[in-house]
Amino acid sequence: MEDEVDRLVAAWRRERPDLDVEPLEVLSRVSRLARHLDRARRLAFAEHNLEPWEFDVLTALRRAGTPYQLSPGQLLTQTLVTSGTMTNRIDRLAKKGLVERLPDPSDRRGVLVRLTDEGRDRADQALAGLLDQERAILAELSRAQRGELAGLLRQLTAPFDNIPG
Amino acid sequence: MEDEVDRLVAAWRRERPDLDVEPLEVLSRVSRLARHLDRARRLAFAEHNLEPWEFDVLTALRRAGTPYQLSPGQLLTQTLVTSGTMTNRIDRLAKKGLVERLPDPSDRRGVLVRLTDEGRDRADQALAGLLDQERAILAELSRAQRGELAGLLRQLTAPFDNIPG
DNA sequence: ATCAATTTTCTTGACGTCGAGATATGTGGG
DNA sequence: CCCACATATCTCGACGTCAAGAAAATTGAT
Repeated sequence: MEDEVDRLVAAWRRERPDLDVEPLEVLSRVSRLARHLDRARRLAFAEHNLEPWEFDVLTALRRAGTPYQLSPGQLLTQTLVTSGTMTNRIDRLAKKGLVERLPDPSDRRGVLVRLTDEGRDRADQALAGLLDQERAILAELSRAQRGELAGLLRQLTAPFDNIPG
Repeated sequence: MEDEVDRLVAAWRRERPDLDVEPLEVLSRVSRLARHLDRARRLAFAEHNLEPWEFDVLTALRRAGTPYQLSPGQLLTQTLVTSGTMTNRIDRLAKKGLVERLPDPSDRRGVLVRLTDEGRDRADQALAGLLDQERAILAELSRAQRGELAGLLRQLTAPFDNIPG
């Protein structure tokens, strides 16, 4: 089955036959697939009245385990957004009653963000919904193919994740 | 080599041992890699004084071939943005002299966006730079692995690209 | 011809993010 | 002690995107 990147690559080969556009075969597919996934995620979360950014913050706290609390700084590094953005997100989540701000007992500059019971439940429900949807998307591939794909992708992500970048 | 998704999956398995989180092994890597690629692209384009969104529009026109012109509607479907966004982008590119708006001779509602000579040169230079950078990222993989990865990704993107989504 | 439905592009207002800087607290050398 | 520097979080203004809808032209059925 042909996809949009096949058409894109064919167009470049026609217009710029002097260039080697093979890298696009992999990386343009990664970018486009991510874009499609964003839209699909937005739909899946809408059933739980959550925005993708809310899910990202709530699940970061959920993964931390009891007592489900992290500093804003830790949330920054996990979600790859800037501090201004995170302040705004915490404000809105707190207003919805999904998280609460607590003073950090060991550092008076600091704050701890803790998941409320409702926040934890919402995160758990949304995760289950997301996984169902992702399974449907991945049904195109056999289990062995999924494993292979995960391994190849890991080789590309590891340098970004391990070198300070 | 371990990556951030390995850590993320391990955390979920600890916190939610009841859930099958295998889908994340593939799709979280796709999303995270796309995010890293966005940052890398931004850096590569900065050397040519282009923003990623400018590149997207200019190269869509470039790929169309002479006379390098498309309607705003055609640009929408290629770049996956909304019409308000595209109007804004065309305005700014026109102000920079990289594209120009022409009336569509066959439909008086319509407009054609045409690449200027400078726009074409800038697009060509930026593409060469992008490909260099992408080749460096993909150097982690052998040619055979890149082909395999491209094929597996195509199976996932094809349904999105071919079913009206 | 006429009119409703469709298509194409642009306008507008709300929203979320970023980046730079402000404020407050903590840390270590002299 | 004191001061410079580092760290943690928040504030604020600019910017790009989106969604909804307005304006203008085309199409097709009657």
